[in-house]
Amino acid sequence: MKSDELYALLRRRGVLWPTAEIYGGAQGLYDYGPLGAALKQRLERAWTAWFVGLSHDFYLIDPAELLPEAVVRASGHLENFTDPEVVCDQCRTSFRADTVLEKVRPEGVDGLAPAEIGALVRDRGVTCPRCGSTALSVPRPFSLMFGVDFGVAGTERAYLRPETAQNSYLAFARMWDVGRRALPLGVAVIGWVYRNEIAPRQVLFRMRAFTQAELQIFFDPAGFPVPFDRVRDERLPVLRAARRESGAESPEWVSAADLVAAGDLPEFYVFHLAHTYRFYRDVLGYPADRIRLFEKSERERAFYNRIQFDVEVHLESLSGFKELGAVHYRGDYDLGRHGEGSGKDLSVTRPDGRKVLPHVLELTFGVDRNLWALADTHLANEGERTVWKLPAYLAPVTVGVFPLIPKAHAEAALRVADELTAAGISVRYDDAGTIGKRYARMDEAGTPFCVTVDGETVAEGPNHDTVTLRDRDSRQQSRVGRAALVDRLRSADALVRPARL
RNA sequence: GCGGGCAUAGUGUAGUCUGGUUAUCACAUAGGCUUGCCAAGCCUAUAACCCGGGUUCAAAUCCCGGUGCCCGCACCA
Repeated sequence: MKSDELYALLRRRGVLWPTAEIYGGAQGLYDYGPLGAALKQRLERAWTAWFVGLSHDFYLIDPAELLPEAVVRASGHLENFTDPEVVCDQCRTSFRADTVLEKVRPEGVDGLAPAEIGALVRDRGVTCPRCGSTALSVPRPFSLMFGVDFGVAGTERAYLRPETAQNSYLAFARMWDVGRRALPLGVAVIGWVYRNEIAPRQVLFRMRAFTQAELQIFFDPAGFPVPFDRVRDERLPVLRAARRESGAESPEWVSAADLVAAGDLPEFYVFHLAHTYRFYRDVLGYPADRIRLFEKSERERAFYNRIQFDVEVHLESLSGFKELGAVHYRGDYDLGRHGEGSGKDLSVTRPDGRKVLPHVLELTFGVDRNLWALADTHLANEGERTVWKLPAYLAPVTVGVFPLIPKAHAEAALRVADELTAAGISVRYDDAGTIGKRYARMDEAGTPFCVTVDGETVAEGPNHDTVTLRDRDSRQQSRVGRAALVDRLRSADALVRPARL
């Protein structure tokens, strides 16, 4: 489906829509409706089970979204996550450096250091575009972070977090004790992050407010033991940086064992890469031939990342492979920076007496992007029918309950709906229109099962208290006793969980 | 941020060039009749010219500004 068509369907069904839509929307901001909110919650639940569930020493925390300025200074965001900005001291208006300089330097300021831009502003007699003054400041970085006044005096600054990872690093010292001094130690955060993107695009793919799920695993650089046998023979669709240089775009299938044998990727990294790949293929159900593990070259990745593979999935709506998550080996950069910034030594003492600054393996997951990708890859037009073939444990609604003839069966059907709801199952009752339309609505919303109450349910006889249970993908119906429904639906709702490390 | 394109009911659209009736049609939605296990039929109803300004006797239509979306470039720590 094309992007426009998919977005229209998602809006119509109440999955998501632009924030402040009645005011014309706000660039890069979207709200989730009932189906979207439920799907997002269940996606997060599946992610948590798969990644945080990997070890008894992995924990999910829920930290604040505002970070004090000192944090983003230490992390490097204040300095690097920026565009250059020039302020006029006369009229206090700020401008982008390339705007002020466009007369003397029409080619723009990309690649120039702030000091070089400052020299241009000073030496070429550049004036303020608004008031004509020459009292222009040296260029300061314009933050792509949202800064806010903090405290009543208004003199302190805080920032909406641009990534959740920083919260995990900040929590490390506390979690070291809470987690009873175990390494590897995992600290996961799921939550909103905020970036003042220059050009939000492609709906859920570049937003100004979005949700990340990130697991930071702190480990002893002297050794990160993993049960490598579990993934040894898993063949992974990798696109290595070296191969890409010779023009390759499609992945080659390489076993985890062979990846390690190549020499430059440690076992612990490949293990987690394989575990991540299995999540996309087996839990989220992306077709294996649409997934690729895209290695970023030294030039492409952030300087502190020692190894980086992006998980990409080919999306028809955006006509290409799109990054949905990544596995970063960040070394000791983060704890080192926050150790310096805070003045607290974040190194820890191991049982054998060694003092080590833990390294970080970061597993990131773009919740919104995956929600879109699940719509792109699992939503199919089959003739007249549109079916969202979500795995049952991700579907926003697990079961639709209908009376075959509303006038005759509504009471009994409502009773079934209430029973299932009370059992903790996500239920949607519908008695509007023909039975075919009700099935169709549920198909489009991804609901895996429909229960219909009919004459046999309410009449005395062999089928008393039985209902029809209809399967979304096959459209097959079977007669099921009312009492057995809860178990049937609960088992479909069960999550795929990994073996512990 | 730059360049190009687009904007009419919930969705898809006709009308815009060449200003002039009550803004077209389909689907969807709601109610009714009928039917009773896969989007059937009939009747009825709700529902739109992105926002602001200008030109004109008259603007969905022409002009200006804004906003949003799409495509490329740049950006994506």
